[in-house]
Amino acid sequence: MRMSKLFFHSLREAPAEAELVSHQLMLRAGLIRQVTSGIFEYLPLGMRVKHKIERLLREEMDRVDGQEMVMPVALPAELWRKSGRWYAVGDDLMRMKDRTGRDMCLAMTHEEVMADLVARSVNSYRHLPIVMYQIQTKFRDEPRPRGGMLRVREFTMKDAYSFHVDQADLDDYYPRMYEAYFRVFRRAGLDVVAIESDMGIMGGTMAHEFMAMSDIGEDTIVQCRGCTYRANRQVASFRKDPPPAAEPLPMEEVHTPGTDTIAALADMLDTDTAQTAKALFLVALLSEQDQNREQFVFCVVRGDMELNETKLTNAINAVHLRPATEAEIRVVGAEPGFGSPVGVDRGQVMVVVDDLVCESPNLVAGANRPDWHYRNVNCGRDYGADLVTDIVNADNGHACPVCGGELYLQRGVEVGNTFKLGTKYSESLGAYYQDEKGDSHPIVMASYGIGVGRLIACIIENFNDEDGIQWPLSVAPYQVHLVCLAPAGQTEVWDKAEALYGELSEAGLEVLYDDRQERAGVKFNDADLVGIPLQIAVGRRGLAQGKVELKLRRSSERHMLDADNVCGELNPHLQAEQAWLDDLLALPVPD
RNA sequence: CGGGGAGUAGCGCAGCCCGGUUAGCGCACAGCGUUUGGGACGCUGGGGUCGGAGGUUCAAAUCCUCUCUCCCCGACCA
Repeated sequence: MRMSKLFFHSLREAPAEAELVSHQLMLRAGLIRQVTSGIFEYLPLGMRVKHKIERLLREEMDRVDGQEMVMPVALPAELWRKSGRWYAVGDDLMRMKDRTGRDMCLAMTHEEVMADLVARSVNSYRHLPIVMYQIQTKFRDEPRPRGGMLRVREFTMKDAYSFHVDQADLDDYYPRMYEAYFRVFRRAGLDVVAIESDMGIMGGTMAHEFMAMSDIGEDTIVQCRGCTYRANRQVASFRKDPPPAAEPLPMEEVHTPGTDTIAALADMLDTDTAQTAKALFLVALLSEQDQNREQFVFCVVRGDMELNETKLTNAINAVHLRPATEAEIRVVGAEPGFGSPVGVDRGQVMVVVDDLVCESPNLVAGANRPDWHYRNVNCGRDYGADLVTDIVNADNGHACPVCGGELYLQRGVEVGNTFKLGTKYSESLGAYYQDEKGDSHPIVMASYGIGVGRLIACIIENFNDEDGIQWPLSVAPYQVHLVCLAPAGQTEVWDKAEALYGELSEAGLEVLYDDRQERAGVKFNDADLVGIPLQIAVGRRGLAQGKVELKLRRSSERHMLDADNVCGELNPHLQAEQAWLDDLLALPVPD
């Protein structure tokens, strides 16, 4: 490609709205442009990168028996009503009506349509298993898009779906897809970790998230220093070490003016926050099975712990949680800031207590009247619970649930996920098959997603320096950036550059040829910004020695190549660029 | 939805507090000339509903009201 013809306008300064390096570089290098919040255009260079990633995805999906197809973006509400997600999903689902007034939506994922397709076409065990995938546009009306391509509303996703006769067959297949995911990310230059995760609104029995570890990530990953345990903080458990058992002491009231925080309370009573119980008031929207009613939830966690809303949501089978208002809190007989499970109206509230609280004797808890607390409150004796379970966050320094080692927190970007869905969608959309005996069973289903734009952003976050992007060869928009340094009059240099452009292209290389009438500095800077791995500079100075200059973008190494054998001498460097990706790919796939 | 910040030329910004000719600067863009291996220089030029709508005033980018958009933190996140 000749740069003189390329739709390309580099920016010397990044637009003010871009904070993340990846976002700034994508804009400055002319890969993308934002149209409105969370909605982007891919410009020609960005499109090349996108195609490279899509090619990787196709190759790896095909390797695990995936068959490519494509589903529509605009879908009838009917399918989403059948699965229940028309109601379960909130405003993230972009809803609209067609001209006849029929409810429609833009697909945010395709479990329903896929299950519907299979329901209509597959009816025998002989047809299973099936794996299908697509690389297609998703729309999710995010409340807050952020970080450039990190969280957007419209995006390209590779989503794959597999269908099996039973759980065992899925369990058998799943590791193949899991490995394919590692291969995709590693071939793109990214090392990732796979972690246990929450199922969220997908439903199902088990899920993994593939995380690119990075401080810009929106997810928190809990990892063990001693073993391989890792999980999303939303679901991470930890070993809770209860304090020594003690004889329950008589409960007594204590005057604690102004102590409406745990820290102030522990301070005044000269005790540890671990000796206190914290009350939290939430209102849960319960699931459809529970008639979508609102339920006041009274949570008790130890003062040194944080409530984990995902765990709580799952524990009580809620659709949504919100903080209770002061008025709601008073109605059930509690006092904001001095709330206590002792004496609340059990008829109106659901009391959920973290299991550690029940094993911690003689805690300080609120007295449900301003400026007063109780000492020596004991779960079971002084108040009852509707549910006792783990509802708190794992934190730095907690003990690993597997080996007891020290846990630590790190941020990560979710670049992919896999869900064992079970039969939720098969049953609701009628995807059943007949076995050898003629008995009917719901098809066991799984889905697997990778966000293309987010992956590109992660790659750039990982591979950049102060001058620009440093693409891994596998996903670079072009392999070679040929730069002609000559001013207009130097025909012998131009002739050589033109000849080289032909030769390199002829040799099957993807060449971006800077034939613009620009000064050398501009071309060098644009080349560094765009970040193609191999830069070849053709100029009078080198040609006088019969040489052209090769610069490796990642290492900044320079080599003089024989101008008459550029292809030959370039080859080892190309192979070296590929080699480190191969090394990454060769690493064992973690469990 | 809560908190914070910002909208002035394609990009980066100044001007606003304290209202007053044709709204400025750098980069980018066009023409001419000189330059030509790490973001050149000179001259000339084009490009603006000052986010929008109301209002105050002799006069509004500037003051007031409403509103839209974008960014950041939080909530949310299939």
